[in-house]
Amino acid sequence: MDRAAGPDPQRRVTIVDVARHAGVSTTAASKVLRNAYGASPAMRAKVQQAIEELGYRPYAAARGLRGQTYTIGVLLPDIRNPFFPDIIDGITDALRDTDYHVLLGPSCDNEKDEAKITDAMVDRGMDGIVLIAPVMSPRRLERLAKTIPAVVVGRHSRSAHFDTVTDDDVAGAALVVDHLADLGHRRIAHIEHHETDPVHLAEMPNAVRADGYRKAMRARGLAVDIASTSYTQEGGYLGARQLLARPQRPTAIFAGADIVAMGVLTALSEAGLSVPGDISLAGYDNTSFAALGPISLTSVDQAGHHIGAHAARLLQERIGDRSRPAAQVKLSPALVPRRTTAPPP
Amino acid sequence: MDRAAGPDPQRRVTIVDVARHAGVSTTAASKVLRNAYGASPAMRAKVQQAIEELGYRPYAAARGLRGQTYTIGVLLPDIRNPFFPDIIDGITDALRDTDYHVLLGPSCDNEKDEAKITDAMVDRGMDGIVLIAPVMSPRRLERLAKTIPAVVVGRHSRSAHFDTVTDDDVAGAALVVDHLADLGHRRIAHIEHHETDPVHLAEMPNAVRADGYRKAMRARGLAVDIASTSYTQEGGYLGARQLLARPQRPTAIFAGADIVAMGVLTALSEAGLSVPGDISLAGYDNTSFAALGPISLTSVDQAGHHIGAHAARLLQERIGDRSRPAAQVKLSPALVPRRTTAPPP
DNA sequence: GTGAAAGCGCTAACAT
DNA sequence: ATGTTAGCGCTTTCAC
Repeated sequence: MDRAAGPDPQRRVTIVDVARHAGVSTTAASKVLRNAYGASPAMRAKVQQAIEELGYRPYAAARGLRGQTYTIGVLLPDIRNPFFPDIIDGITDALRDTDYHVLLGPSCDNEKDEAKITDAMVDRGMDGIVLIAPVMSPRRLERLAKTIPAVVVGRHSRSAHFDTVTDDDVAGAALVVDHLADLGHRRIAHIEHHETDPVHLAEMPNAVRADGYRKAMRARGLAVDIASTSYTQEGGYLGARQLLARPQRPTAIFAGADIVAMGVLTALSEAGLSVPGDISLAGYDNTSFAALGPISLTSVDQAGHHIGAHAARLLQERIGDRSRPAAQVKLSPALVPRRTTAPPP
Repeated sequence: MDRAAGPDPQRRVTIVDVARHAGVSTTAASKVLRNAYGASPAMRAKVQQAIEELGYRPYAAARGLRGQTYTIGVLLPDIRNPFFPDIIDGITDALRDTDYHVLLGPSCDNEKDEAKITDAMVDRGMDGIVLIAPVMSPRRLERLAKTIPAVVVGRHSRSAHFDTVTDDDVAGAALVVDHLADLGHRRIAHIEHHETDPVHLAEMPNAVRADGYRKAMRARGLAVDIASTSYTQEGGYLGARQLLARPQRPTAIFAGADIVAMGVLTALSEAGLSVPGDISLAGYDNTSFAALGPISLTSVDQAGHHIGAHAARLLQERIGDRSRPAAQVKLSPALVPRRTTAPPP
């Protein structure tokens, strides 16, 4: 490999160059770099100056072989879902004044891709990873967390080896059901992300949300009506079509995510139905699109930025002390009523 | 550092383990890993088997020190812009059956963050990077491309050291202007991403698009009317408010990106104006949100997936031969008329 | 407080 | 075709 082209036109500045330039040992330079114990202020200054003058940047790939790479990986299930950027912003903002850099894996909607990406992150010596709603088995999740400091976001699991940050999805679903029921709706349908895996049914946010919907409906004595598709625009479209074909049409639809609601809007518009005149619609996540004037979607705010910030903080702590007891942070959602929900016709 | 906790409970399997297990040298194992020349089929088989049995995965961080890391970095300006996922999908799909992995940098909307992220990618020994609409100076861009194989997407620059993939933004803007003018509009306004840097004015896709708008308007003998904000939802909102405050209101707005058009919709809705009854609206990028039923935004399709696929292919070629002559791929946009454009009132 | 030297996992010369 | 050996740039014992 030649990182520099040609014989030696612009060889990378190394820690050896810095040490020589500062007239100290490489050990000393290394210590200054890492703010490690055992370097006098005088030496610190000399080395800092050499770094400045030479424009030195440590080669993270090499650091990784012995120490840290100062890299945090973030695994996200779907880059198209406008909720995830909120979380990512929270993570990067929390890490802004640290030495860590954030790199994102590309979307992965299945267990195999997820495994590939997490493996790739481990193989690249990342110091820690944030897993947003991962679908891997608990066994694999546990094993991964033993290999690399990890924080799991969204998924309601619990382990001694990783921290979790979740939103109270049961409460969030209840907020929506109660809101719609209070408006007078009785036929409130839900569009969920289809799950069959028993672990997912217990742990994934979408499943817990659906469960919250069921509980809230029963508490009100209302009949449950669910369309099982996926948390995508397409899934919302298909789910709405299913619901509209029912002998008894719902008067309100609770979409499990804003992006699902977007697809629902397309289906309703195609069917010539007005919102909320003919049918009410609520989403979940309170993404920036929900606030759009012509959409103005009633939604549930999960405070993605906070979620991300918590995750970053926990991960830093875990990197600092891997045997630290695991923490579970649970945040409370809030309803944001907008113009897509109104009393039934 | 201890990648494994405790004394030695699950030390990572290394190439030495593989070699020993297969009864060959590490060189041999390395050759098999890289499909390099000089390994007999028999040895290949032995090593492959050892890899399987031991569950070996090469440690990319270590490979990077001598050879490649098999990592491609993607720099993107805004993770919220729904156009970029199309490009990213194109890149990952093109790289699916290779040994390369894709990692994305977090959003960066300014030169400083961009520098940090590209530096981080170089420092992590990435084999190549795809830069989506980077804002750095030509000097820096040139220097970066000499350091690491790079493909620039969207930006209309030209260099001997990097390849480019662009869309014909002048033609795209003309498509919109012609479409609106043919419908009978004469006061067609444009919302652009504000630029002052002369280099950006010449090279950035948004500026070229604005230029195309100007040219097309002049060719039709129409008066140019531009609101200068940014390519965000917020920018669209503010831009529309500016345009609505004009003594002579436009009858049509050409937003430089779909995400801008989303903000415009909010402003129009607030002003009690109907689309396209009172005012027509067109976007750019043909994102999935443009197709949404209640939005149904006329837009320009840039074929993001193709753009990404081209970029990935060019980058692979450049990684293979860094002194290969630079290529410029220019794709042609297509108008996708929908329900937000109609004859003026 | 400071530095010499070993070595992380891998690849690339250079033998053979 | 195969193996031996010397590093890549950094951190980390372990001396002093």
